[in-house]
Amino acid sequence: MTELPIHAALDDLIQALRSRGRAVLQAPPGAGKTTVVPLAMMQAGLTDGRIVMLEPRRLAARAAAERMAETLGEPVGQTVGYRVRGESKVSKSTRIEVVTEGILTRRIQHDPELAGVGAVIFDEFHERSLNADLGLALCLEVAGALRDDLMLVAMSATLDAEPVAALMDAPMITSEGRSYPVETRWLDRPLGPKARIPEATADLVVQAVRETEGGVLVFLPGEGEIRRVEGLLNGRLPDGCVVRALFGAMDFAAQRAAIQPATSGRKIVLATSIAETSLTIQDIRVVVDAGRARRSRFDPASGMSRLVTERVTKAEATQRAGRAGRVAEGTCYRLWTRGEEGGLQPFPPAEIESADLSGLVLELAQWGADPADLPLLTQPNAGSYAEATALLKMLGALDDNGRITEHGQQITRLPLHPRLAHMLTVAGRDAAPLAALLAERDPLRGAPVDLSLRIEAIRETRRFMEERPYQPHRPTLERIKQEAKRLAKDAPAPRGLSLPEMAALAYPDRIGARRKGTAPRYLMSGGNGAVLDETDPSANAPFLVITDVDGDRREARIRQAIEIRQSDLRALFEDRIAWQDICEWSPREGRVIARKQERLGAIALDDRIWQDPDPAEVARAMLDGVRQLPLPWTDAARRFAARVELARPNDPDLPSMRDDDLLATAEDWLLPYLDGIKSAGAWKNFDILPALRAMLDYGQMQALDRETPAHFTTPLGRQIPIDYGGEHPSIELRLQEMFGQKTHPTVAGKPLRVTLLSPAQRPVQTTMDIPGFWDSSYEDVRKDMRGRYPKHPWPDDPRQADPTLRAKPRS
DNA sequence: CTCTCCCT
Repeated sequence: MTELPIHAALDDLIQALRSRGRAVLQAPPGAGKTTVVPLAMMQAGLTDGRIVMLEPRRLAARAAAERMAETLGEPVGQTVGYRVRGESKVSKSTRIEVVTEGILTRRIQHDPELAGVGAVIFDEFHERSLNADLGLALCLEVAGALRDDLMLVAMSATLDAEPVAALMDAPMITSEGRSYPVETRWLDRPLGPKARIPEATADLVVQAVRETEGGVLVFLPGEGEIRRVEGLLNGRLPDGCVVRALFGAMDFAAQRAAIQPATSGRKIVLATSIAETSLTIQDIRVVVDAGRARRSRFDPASGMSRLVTERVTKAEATQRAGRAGRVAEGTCYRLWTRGEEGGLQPFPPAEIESADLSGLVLELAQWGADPADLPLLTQPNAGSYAEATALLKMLGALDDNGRITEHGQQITRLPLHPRLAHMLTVAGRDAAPLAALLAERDPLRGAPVDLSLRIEAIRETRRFMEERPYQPHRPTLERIKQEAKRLAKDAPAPRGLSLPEMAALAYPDRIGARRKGTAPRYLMSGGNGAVLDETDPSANAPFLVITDVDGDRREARIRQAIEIRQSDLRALFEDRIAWQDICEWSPREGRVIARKQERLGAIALDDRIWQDPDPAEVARAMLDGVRQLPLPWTDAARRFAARVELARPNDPDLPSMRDDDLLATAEDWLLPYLDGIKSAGAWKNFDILPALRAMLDYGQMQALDRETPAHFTTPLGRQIPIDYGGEHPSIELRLQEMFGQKTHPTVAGKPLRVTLLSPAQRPVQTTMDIPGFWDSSYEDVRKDMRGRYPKHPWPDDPRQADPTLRAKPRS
């Protein structure tokens, strides 16, 4: 044990804790900090209280306790113990207690003084889990207000521990790691935009196997990609190579088999990010990194999380590469170029920035603090925070002022998402299997969506497997059963609710009402859309409680649901169902629809035509339609708008007549004129000119007539219309009618576009500068015209000639 | 082109 590199840093750490009571220890994986630090703190006699260490995973908590106990030559549960959900090995003599992160939160909420605890160590803090962020913030508050003797240590593997040290006002101590050098090999040129990750990864694996020796670990984003690469590698690897998959959904035994050293041959493990931190694989010398990571991201707009596949971050790529250097020097192949390396993000987002925050918001409400006042390393995502608050109010866990209710207090005591804890609290013990099911991954992936099939598989597994054509995922099913038993123990007496009623308690915002039409498309009470596979047996249900959907933004696919009767909805949500007058623009029908609807959130339970809607409301709804339709320009209206636009630079008070400005201000000028207009058809025939004219007052109108007159008076006194439809206002007239004209005609201070015509009314020249025309091209025009129209006058000096429309008098 | 990891 003395050979571990962490020992060199221990003196500094103990010294810092003795003088400051806090420290940040930065040590790479393999330095041995997890087992060495708590024992060293105990042996230094820093505190009489217990030393509590947080681990992000149950397996890691158990393993750390076991290794420390072994060092002391004791069984676990004496000096060193652990406590994870549903399992604990601690006794009166326990001095070091390893716990998972959620346990600490519960303990602080229950006993804010942390009586008997002398120190808290946050292991793997760089992972930035929601519970670790929250736990550290709460501990810092406790240490600041109630317990100035409470020691705090954050241990982090990455090189970016400074922000934590600053937050904790603690010295930073750095330790060397104990790993071998890893050589990185990049691609020569970037993957094309059309390149497929599995194909490209398989090629790289083949190359890596050819160029190196030893076990190979391949990082891929998910199970699907792992299966595809597995298929692509078939037959392309030398004899003796053994390919194994490794991902979270596999059962424990299969995971262990993948991790074990191969008894013969060369091992190639295709893994998700599970192999990045959670599981260490023996005898890996080579890493192939496909460069992608799949993460869950909470979308506040839909209130749901969805999975996204993104480029890995620098921190993840470093961590992955490090897995090749645990036993000897290794090699890391990256599916990107050296040049692309700079474009990678440094760290993945912390959970507090990207995850569902319902649990966190409830914990903060129980703590009685606003997140802005807490010493958090990162503030929670504002949109997710608001969405979580709204959900908790809907569940009755928070009151209107955002304070925790008695019901909310009960919810925090259950080890479940607030939705499920609410359901279990209200429905009682009967809901335990459903709560366990909804908390786990689906044991019947690919089967019809009906939830009752899954409950049947849980309750009567043997009969289900004999009689039903679906194969449940056994390890998941067993976990669910065990968890259901545990949840049932502390749950209140059952209230006799049906399965759909219980599910609806947890998902009041995901009651789906089938839309009209043949496709099984649903509108959910929360306002989002969801769609069911057409062949699913539930596809005709008028109402569904939708408990699981994929994350598609526009229309999510339903993965789990259960049909619910309308009468059940009415009984369950009596206080949230109400009649509403609906007067709105229907983009689908292209008209204003006026109805009276009995609504539960966004969905209608009953729907009737509203016979005599208020005209003002109709006009307002029509306005929403107008914003989605083109403006019905007539020639006259367009001419008028063009004149106003022309005059506007000289008179800033004139309203803008550009389409987008008109639409933006439609409420002011158009609304009073919309009486009786209810459809796209009526709007198309609507004359907007009177409404446009009414935007100008009397004075402005007079100025407009003066500045941008409807007609131009020719030198011969004729009135010809000015065309305001083009880019410039323009007129057309016979060239000879402009003889004698020494200046160019203007409106609103701008030159008219003048098209000069031949005696046969053909365009001869277009000009915005008559004097310039006389000086330059008139000479050529004159020669041409004289040949064609010899009977007409074509004087040498047009400036001095008289305007005329006649031919030359006969001589 | 059907779901990463984890926790009270």
